[in-house]
Amino acid sequence: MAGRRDRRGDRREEILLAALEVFAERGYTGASIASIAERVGLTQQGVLHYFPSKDRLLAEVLMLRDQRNLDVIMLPGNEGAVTLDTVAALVEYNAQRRGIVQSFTVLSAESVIEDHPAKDFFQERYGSARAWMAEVVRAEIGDELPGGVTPEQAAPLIFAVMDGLQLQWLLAPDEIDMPALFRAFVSLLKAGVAAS
Amino acid sequence: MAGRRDRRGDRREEILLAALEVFAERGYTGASIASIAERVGLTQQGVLHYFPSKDRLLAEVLMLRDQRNLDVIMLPGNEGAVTLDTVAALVEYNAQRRGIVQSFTVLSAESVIEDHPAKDFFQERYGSARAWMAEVVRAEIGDELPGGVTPEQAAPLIFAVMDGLQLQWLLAPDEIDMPALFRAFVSLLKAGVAAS
DNA sequence: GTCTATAAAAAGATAGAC
DNA sequence: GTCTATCTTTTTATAGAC
Repeated sequence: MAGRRDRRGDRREEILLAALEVFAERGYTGASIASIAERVGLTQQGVLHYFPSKDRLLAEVLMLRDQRNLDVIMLPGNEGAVTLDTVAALVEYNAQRRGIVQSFTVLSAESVIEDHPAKDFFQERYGSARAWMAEVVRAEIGDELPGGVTPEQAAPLIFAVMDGLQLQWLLAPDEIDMPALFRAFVSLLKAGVAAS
Repeated sequence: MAGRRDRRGDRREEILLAALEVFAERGYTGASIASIAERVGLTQQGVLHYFPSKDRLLAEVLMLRDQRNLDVIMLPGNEGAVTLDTVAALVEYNAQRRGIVQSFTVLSAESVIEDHPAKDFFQERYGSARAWMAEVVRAEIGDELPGGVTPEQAAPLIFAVMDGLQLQWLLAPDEIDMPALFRAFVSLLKAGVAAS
């Protein structure tokens, strides 16, 4: 049963995957429905049969991508017990999925422009992700991090490092060892623990 | 003499500033030459008289913005003696220049797509910036940072934090205290220094 | 230096045939 | 479910008048 759907669902998912690719390659603004359609052997109107507008297509692509990430975070049997090692594992996974990373980097940055259809999505996503990450940090390291940093400060920093490293890695994959650099950052967060 | 140029130079700079605004608001792909022209009271063709193509216009905008940043870094009389406090001051400055930050965030992320006209610019910019920043860290903190982190690792992390915080700040200015969070990160880098 | 005119291409979306 | 046809707008860029 798992992974199997009726033809209608397959077609939709096929289009969503193609859209993710094209958005990654050209951004949302630069992507055309026709170019997405071409990848799945349809015309522009064929795609518009499944998704009424480009905006709606983007919305569903973002939900798909988010679900994938949650799958990875929860996959290693860490039911409810996410640690910074789990997050590091996600970074490691991302380093092997350039397309996914690129789509996220391009779309999230693009979303800051006025009236962008993905703005609400990313605002909510980062807001809840920070709250969640602060608790992960607190549970693992405690209320006091090196240099007087709090878990509430560490949370946005963790996502900043992830996003910022992704950008540099996309521009220079051979120079940037994304997983190693993220682990280096984690060791900064934990440096005081061993000493105290 | 300073700040004064002939009419031709003024016109060009006027266009460049308008272009920076529009690129920030819509990204490069989403910006039209006509919308830039409108802001300076010209037609599309009037702008194309000064810049032969949209690509060239972008190239000059990026150089302008980079120069501004260098001005700020060098401004406080720190001739040759840049420290992490100087970098923190730049972050503080950026927190009052939303348009500049937004243009940089949108354009740098957009530049990772294939054949983007700003790709070379950002590749070179990050490459040299990392090398420079590694020396700043080494001069200020030394070869060993907390958690066994090296200056060569700290450098990309510093830019990752700057860029990543900018994205979160653009999406939620009221939730993200960019300067405070950057200083928190700097205190992570320096945490081992005071203790040793 | 700035304009009008114009080309030539591509975009999102709708209507309707099959 | 997918197509052709079509509309309407917008895009970059060129040619040439003034």
